[in-house]
Amino acid sequence: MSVHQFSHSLPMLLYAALDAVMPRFRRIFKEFGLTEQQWRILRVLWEIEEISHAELAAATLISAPSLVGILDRLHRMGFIERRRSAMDRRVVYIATSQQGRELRDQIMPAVQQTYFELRDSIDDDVWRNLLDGLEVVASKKR
Amino acid sequence: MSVHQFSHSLPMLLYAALDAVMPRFRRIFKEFGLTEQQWRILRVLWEIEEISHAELAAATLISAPSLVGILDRLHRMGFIERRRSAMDRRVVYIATSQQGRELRDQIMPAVQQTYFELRDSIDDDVWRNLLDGLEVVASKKR
DNA sequence: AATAATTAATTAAGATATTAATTATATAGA
DNA sequence: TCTATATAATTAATATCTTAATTAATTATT
Repeated sequence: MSVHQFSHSLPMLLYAALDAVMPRFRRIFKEFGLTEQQWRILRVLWEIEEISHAELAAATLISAPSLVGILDRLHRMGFIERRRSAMDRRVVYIATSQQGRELRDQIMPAVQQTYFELRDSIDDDVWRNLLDGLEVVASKKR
Repeated sequence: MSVHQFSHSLPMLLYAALDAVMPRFRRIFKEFGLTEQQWRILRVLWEIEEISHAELAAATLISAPSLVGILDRLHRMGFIERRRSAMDRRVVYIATSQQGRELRDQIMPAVQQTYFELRDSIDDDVWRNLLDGLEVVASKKR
């Protein structure tokens, strides 16, 4: 059993990996006036027509309480629309606006290119094993 | 080239992995009145005698600006000591206090047990490949 | 020595995270 | 129907993150 340093623990390595890769993406988000969390939400809305807070929280890994404020700001910016469900009046559905869809065409190419460059800089086997391992860990959620 | 969903992108899988494992640790930290970041700092101070803000930021992956407030609170709680360097008066050294060292003996067993349980629930090869991959990604920092 | 860069820590401003509590609505069961 | 329970979103309080700017001290240059 390997006795390792704190810096080589799973949590710290996860943070270190994020710390290494996210700044290059945040630079792009910032060019378009978005925060990382705002982008995560739009990224999901571009794939799914309409989605409740609870589903959006699960898809973005942003907690429901955090979601409220972020959605407020996205709404003020004109990127999303809100609609209360008629079936269940506790539920609020979120969807992207026309302006939000236009933003997608502007920002996606830069993000995809940066992602590809990152992917390309890592050995295929390493990449596949890494993602497989992350899925295993993610599945330990309880 | 695998075209995958947003939820299977490297960043989201990193967040998902943290989301899966950190709550069980935070529950322990909370029992002892600590936040995750406060724990990270103490965890480092228990290994290193005395350390500057800059070094502590690097070791904990907590930005220097964030560090200031967290150290304020840890100091108010009596867990750390601060000392300004005589060699270079811009530098502030941080060290754990007696009370901080006593906390270590209380909290470490529970944290280590939880870590071992997690480690033990994952296949050896998967674990090794995952950590190797994370190191590769972390090394991409620029 | 005097001035110009650098560096370490800190402050500032706005956004987000975490946990607990609250509000409004819906549903199950007596 | 009435009540107890459960659920979805929201609010509240405190802590932290991110980026930029500032302050104080050091180092490099002329």
